[in-house]
Amino acid sequence: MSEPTTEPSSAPRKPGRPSRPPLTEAMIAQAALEIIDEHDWQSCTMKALAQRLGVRAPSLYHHVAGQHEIVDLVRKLVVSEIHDPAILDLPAAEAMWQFGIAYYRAFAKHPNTIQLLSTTPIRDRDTLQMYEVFLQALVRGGWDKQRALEALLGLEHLALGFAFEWNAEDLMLDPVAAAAHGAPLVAEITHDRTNQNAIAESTFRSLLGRYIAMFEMEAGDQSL
Amino acid sequence: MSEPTTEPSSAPRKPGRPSRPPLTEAMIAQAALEIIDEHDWQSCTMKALAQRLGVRAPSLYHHVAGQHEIVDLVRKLVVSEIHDPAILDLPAAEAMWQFGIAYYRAFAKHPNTIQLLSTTPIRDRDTLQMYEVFLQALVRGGWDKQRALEALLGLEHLALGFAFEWNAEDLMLDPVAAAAHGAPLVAEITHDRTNQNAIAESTFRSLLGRYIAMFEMEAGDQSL
DNA sequence: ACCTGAACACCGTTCAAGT
DNA sequence: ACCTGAACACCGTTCAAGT
Repeated sequence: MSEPTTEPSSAPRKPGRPSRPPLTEAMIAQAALEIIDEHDWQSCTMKALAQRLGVRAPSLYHHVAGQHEIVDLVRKLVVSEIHDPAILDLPAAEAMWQFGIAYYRAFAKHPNTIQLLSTTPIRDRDTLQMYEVFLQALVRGGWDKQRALEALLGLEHLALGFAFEWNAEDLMLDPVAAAAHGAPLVAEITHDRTNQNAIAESTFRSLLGRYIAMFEMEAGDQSL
Repeated sequence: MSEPTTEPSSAPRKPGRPSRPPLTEAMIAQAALEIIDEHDWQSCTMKALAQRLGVRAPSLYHHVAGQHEIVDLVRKLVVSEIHDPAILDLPAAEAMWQFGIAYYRAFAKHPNTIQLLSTTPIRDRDTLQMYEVFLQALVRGGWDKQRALEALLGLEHLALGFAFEWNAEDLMLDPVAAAAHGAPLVAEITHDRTNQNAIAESTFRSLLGRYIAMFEMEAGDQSL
């Protein structure tokens, strides 16, 4: 139950060196993401977060303004796995593909963050920059601006939906509940999803390809 | 600040009749949805809910087991606006269309419920029945079962994404924040979204049509 | 049967006090 | 400068007590 990290009382070895390294934003962000990955956002309380860092809850307020800033830090970490400025110079369809795959992979790797990040306003520079680059790649390719935004939003939610449904711990559809409430087909289909995570990405890739083609056709009809 | 509903002290008119009708599940569900629509899920505390019903918080536990049951009740209300058993007898593509439009409209009408309902496990009979009917409509049309589930999940998140982005109070992308963080294109595009809610549905309809066509093509390739 | 006040454990957050 | 204990307001929930 107790954490294996350094406790101040037991080991006074190397007297000049502090037993616990000073807290940083990066350490807090990392610990928060770990807790969310291992459990969920609800479990990432200020107390739990502080405990993992070998500190008391009020200490955290010396490094972050409040819990909302922790949300931003976690988002920054996940976005860092997605954002690649190089897509700016790619053709629109190629940029959508690269971004879509990276987006899916990041959230398939951290499915428990979806609940938090997909419903929280975006305030941090890194994430806004990522969106800026994506939109500019499409606009450079001759896309209508509003259409570019629609493509982005649809793409995001498509990726999030699949990443969440196939990887999150608490599945939305539970075969047991389905069977108990007269939904046998739901129960049957959801039952053998256990080892299907492997094929989840290939399914998403297929869908993503179609999705991009669909927008390219529309662009051909309207803005060119 | 105080509510206009009946308070026990002021009006003893009609002595035999109780001033406040007895609480029911339906009344609680209705009040909860109203609070979420007017504010958000965070504001729907047991105290606020009780106050709207002219009662104290602990009284609610006489009618519901806990807050999780209130989630189920709200979901039931929203689902009642979507579910139409008649789609069972429609061709697959037609069923997807009908369901998709109804799904989008219900959540565009109650965008603040998305955050709550899209991240909470489904336990209630009504919702499971709705899924059962949808999946059976597709399977009757010759679709592969797993493919039917994928179509459902993708459709849901596509609809939710658009309903949320175009109608929710707290937008994910704020033009002010974007401009402040060096994302001018994001700022520009998100700036004139105010009166674009009207065209949101037509955009979704266009996307939905393409989405269905995409799945029909895949079905033609693989399962027929 | 239904509602209530009081109480409990648990949140996020503040702050004066320590080193 | 950084961390702490104590305190505050606010959650959801329980329960003995009222009618």
